[in-house]
Amino acid sequence: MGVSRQQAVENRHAIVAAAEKLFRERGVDAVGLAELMKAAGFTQGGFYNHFKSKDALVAAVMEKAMEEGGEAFATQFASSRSTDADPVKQNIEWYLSAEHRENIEAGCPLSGFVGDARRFGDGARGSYAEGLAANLELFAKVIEEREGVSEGSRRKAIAVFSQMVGTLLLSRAVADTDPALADEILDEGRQHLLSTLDTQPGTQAQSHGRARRSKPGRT
Amino acid sequence: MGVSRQQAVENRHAIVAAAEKLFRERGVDAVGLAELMKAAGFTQGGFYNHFKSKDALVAAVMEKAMEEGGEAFATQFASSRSTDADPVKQNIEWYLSAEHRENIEAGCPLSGFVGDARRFGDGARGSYAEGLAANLELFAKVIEEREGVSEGSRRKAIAVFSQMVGTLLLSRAVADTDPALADEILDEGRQHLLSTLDTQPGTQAQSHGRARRSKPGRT
DNA sequence: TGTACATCAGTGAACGCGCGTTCACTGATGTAC
DNA sequence: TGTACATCAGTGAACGCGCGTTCACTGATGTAC
Repeated sequence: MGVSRQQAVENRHAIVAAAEKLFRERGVDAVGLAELMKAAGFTQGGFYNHFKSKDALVAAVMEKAMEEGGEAFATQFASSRSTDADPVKQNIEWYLSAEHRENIEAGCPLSGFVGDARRFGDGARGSYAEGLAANLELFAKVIEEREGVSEGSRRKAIAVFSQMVGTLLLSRAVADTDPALADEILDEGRQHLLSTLDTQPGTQAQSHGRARRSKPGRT
Repeated sequence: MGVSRQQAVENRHAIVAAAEKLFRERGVDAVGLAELMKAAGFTQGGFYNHFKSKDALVAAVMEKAMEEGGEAFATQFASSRSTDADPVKQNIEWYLSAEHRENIEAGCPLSGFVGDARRFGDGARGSYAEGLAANLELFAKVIEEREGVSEGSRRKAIAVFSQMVGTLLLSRAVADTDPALADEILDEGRQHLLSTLDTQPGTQAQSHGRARRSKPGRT
């Protein structure tokens, strides 16, 4: 109906945003394009002005989700640096909180799509893998700064993040059916992870922020 | 076309088995009943002689998967007891092996369906939650026997199993797209988990089987 | 043990429906002069 | 700056297709006598 170039770009974003929300809640296969376009405020015919197929939309959704997820992650670490808090612990507390468990729509996409990623098309699968690789790199760097050693930081990043993902997913999977078990998994998982961080190998100088005041050199 | 009662029961099992395989590979929504019945060796019309709806089939699949998963788990622990091996370590080695990652069809259903469980109907969701609860109880008991203390065994079971699930899922999610990363996640996760078992709190007597020769008392 | 009949798993066509995708059309936006 | 025209995002109906489900029918199995 005659729409400015800028408006068209915004509309495309609205479609991707609506799709991300619906895909995360109900799965890609369970969401039809008509419903999706209606949720974004349009009629279904307009879809193909923006994407050449549903699969292309899925790829766009994953790209956006991974980009924003990475930004949110980086922002959180940057802010905890200025507040003198332990960035890793802070991240775990948020990741394994009831809020994050409930907030599937906007939560960590690496958890949200981990079960579906295998079945996506090439584009979306690629975005997922890149997002995971980037996340592990960033996480390893933060751990390295926290502990003052590079030795084993990547392995620790992999182990800690895997446990965060597993805990969140198991808790989510039973949240509706067995809320007590879901809470137990989330709480025990979080506590175990936090206490492990204090008692684990590495330089292990009970670092808690202090050591990070002056920026450590990159390796 | 005229089939004995026993044959009918076997046919029902064939349908459930075919469904489990297809559902795990491609997701419930992506598998149609016609395809499914054909895979089981029948025509689509016969489906409703066995199940009142697709949802009822999903529930039956989950019930079977959880039952068999639990049995396999228990069997593995029982056999490792007689071979004097560390049952927990043995379990981790299998769980985080390339074979298990590739074998989605018959692998651990708690990992295989963790992303979909939320979206299943009541019956299937219930089976999943019960299966998870039973698994954590069994796992905690094995850890308790292994370490000779009940203190913290459940928390450890939750933490270790969560990490196993998270590691397997992340590795699977990128196995096709970034095999090197997938292997790294699997290998580092496994090594970290195994070494953590040696250096963690608890009675911590470098147990390795020996201590478990005489059955410890139950609390 | 043999015969007559009811049962019910399996067949395959058909149902309505919503899916992803295509299409002709509209009309404000953006461009050329 | 004003006019004429091309562009293209959005509309809504339509396409073929496969979905979950229903149905009338078949015929060996299982039961009653």
